[in-house]
Amino acid sequence: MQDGEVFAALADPTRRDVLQLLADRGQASATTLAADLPVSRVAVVKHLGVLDKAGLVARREAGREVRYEVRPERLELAARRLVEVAAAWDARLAAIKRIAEEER
Amino acid sequence: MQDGEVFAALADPTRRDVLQLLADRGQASATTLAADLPVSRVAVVKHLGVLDKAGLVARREAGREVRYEVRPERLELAARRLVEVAAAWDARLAAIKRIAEEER
DNA sequence: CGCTCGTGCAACCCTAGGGTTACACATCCA
DNA sequence: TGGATGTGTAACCCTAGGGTTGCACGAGCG
Repeated sequence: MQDGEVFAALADPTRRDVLQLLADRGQASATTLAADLPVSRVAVVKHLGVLDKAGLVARREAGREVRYEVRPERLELAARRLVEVAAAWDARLAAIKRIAEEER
Repeated sequence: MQDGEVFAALADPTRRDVLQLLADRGQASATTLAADLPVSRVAVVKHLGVLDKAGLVARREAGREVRYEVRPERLELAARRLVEVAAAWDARLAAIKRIAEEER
C-alpha cells in the first residue's frame, strides 16, 4: 500500500472511470460496473484489484456477489503527501535561491 | 497538461527518482542527472520529457546544455484536486448513508 | 432438483513505454 | 581549428499490463 501504487492506480483512465462510477453509486459489484463501462467484466475485476491493493477501494463479499466501495481517506492521504513533497521542494528551492542571492 | 498526465508521470519510480534528484540539486541537465542514476542519459531525457509535458518540470536552454528545474506549483495543484475529489466522494457517501438511515 | 446468475481463473493477444546502443550535429574552449 | 562535451534522434529489444474469450464452479431461487 505504497504511495507509488496510488499514483499508478490513478494513472489509468479506465481505472479513474471505475473509481468515479463507484463513487457515484456508493457501492457496486464488478459485473454491474462493467455494464456501464466500455470494457468487459474481467477487465473491471482487474482494475478493482489494483485499486484494492492501492487502498483506494474496499472489497466486501455479500453472499454470492462481491461489493466494492470507495475509500476517500486513502486519496486524501496521498494528496497530503503530495503537498508535503511540494512544500519540501519549495523550501529547498527557496534555500538555493537565497544562497544565490548571497553570492551575488 | 491534464491531471492524468501528472499521475502517470508520478507513477514511474525512475521518474520519481529523477524528480527527487532534481529537487535536491535545484537544477541540472539530463547528462549530470544520468551520472547519478542507474539508467542511461537517453532514458533520463525521455523521463524529463514526460515530466515536462505534465508540467512538473521546466526546461531551460543555456548555451549548449539544457537545464531542468522542478516546479512545485503543479504538484500542489494536483494535490489540491485530489483533496477536492476525495471531499466530493465523502459528501456523496455521506448522502447515501443518510438516505439509508432515513429508509430504516 | 435444475436453472440462472455472479465470480474466479487460465490462456491468450497486442500495444505502450521504459530501456538500450550507435551515430550525427552543435557548441565551447585550448 | 580541432577535439571534448552535451544534445538530439533513430532503430531496436523486451516486458508490463490492459484487453479479450472461454470455461468451471458455487450460491441462490423457482
